[in-house]
Amino acid sequence: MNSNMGYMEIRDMVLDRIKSKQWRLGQLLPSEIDLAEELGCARATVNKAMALLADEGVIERKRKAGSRVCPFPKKISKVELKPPRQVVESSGARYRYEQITRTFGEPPEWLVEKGMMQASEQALFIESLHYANDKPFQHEEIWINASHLPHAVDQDFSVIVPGDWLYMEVPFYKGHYQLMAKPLDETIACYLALKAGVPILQQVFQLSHRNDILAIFRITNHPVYQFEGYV
Amino acid sequence: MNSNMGYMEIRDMVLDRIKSKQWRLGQLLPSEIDLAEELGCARATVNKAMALLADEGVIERKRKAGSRVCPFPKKISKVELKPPRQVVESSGARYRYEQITRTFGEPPEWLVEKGMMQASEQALFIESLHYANDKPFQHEEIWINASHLPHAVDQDFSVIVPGDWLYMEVPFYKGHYQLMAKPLDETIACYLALKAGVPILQQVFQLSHRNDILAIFRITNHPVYQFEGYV
DNA sequence: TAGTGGTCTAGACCACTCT
DNA sequence: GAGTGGTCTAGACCACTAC
Repeated sequence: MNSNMGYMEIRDMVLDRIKSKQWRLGQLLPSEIDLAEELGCARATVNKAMALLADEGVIERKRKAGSRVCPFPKKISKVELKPPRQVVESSGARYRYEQITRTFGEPPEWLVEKGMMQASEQALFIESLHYANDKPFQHEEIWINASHLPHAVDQDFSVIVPGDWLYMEVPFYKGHYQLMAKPLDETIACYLALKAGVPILQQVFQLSHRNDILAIFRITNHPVYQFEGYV
Repeated sequence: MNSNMGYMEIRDMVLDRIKSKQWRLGQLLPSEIDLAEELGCARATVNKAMALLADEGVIERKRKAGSRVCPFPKKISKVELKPPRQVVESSGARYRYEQITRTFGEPPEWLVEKGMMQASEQALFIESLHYANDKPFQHEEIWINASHLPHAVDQDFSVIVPGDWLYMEVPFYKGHYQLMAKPLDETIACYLALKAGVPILQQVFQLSHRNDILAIFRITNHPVYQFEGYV
């Protein structure tokens, strides 16, 4: 029909048809070839629209089986994870970083128990604080696996932010993170100028390359910081 | 050179060059045409690889200006937001839903203060529990703006899960969410069989269509539930 | 084995924006 | 104005998998 359909318009049209229940949840959709013919455009354009919808979690696609509307509500949400410097500076505040502790030796028990490090391996441990306008904003603990990143030991992390160094050293690692609510630890409470026991948001990041876990971050956020995302 | 490069190999090659510091953070990259010529493939293939890298937050692209490596560490993370039924069932447990409260009237103060609803509007309020193997797993409060979704009042939310109904009614809404750590409210503590005051993870979702906020979810998670994501 | 999506090509035109 | 990325086309071949 209309030969001026871009892939975004095709995407929106598919969404409209699902919304209007012309295509129902779980239903099989026409093939790309049929859609391209119906809409009077190239299959590549339809393919781009459908690939986008699959990426957004709206449809599921399988070769030979075809595309179908996701049978149950599902949303793929994107979160932009910025390093603390950018979080602070984009809020207009002044950023400062300070190393608190630096040790080298055996990994703590909880890391070994969780299988993130072997007891026989050595960890470089860095504890630090990130400030916004000289107010503590984030407390960070990092265990770097020295077996996988021996260079780390030579770095001066009182100057370089460990996260930045890791990004330079192993950019575009694979990562996994967990978010938890926890009562604030007493020693960290001192650093963040908060009362021990108050609920705080804690993140545990796990940086991997292939099957090796290179480093573990444990980040304790000041309550002013909230995690946000869009769907 | 090698005419057998797929877009994924091109992406990996770009990552390798950045990692090996052949291309540095913030540096301008060759144009798609130059890369295509160097690699002996079509520009469309290079374009697909570069578009993916931009989506992943590795490079930034501007027409005429070209592509450059992101000047600071940045990660786009994806989180799959599943409705409670799927979370419970995919863990192998049996799912059950129960409505606790249903009221209709003025929105609560905090919603008005945050600008999520007008004091003059009417809200359908549904409070409910999601169970995993008959253990309370998630407490949910929903305020549905009756001005925008008048049909909601006719629904029997003791049978239909509000989230599912909203997805059917307004699929593929735009949403915004916040994650917070909070001390557990006394009344919700009873429902979740927990002690009041323990830190819990609370999500506030905001479902929008164009500029209208259709509904607000406040979800209080049992501590067994942790938010996870991948980078 | 046949049909579907996944990818690639060579070429084209357009939209944006830097200079 | 010129150079970049963004998109579209018409066609081709391949990979997967339901049948």
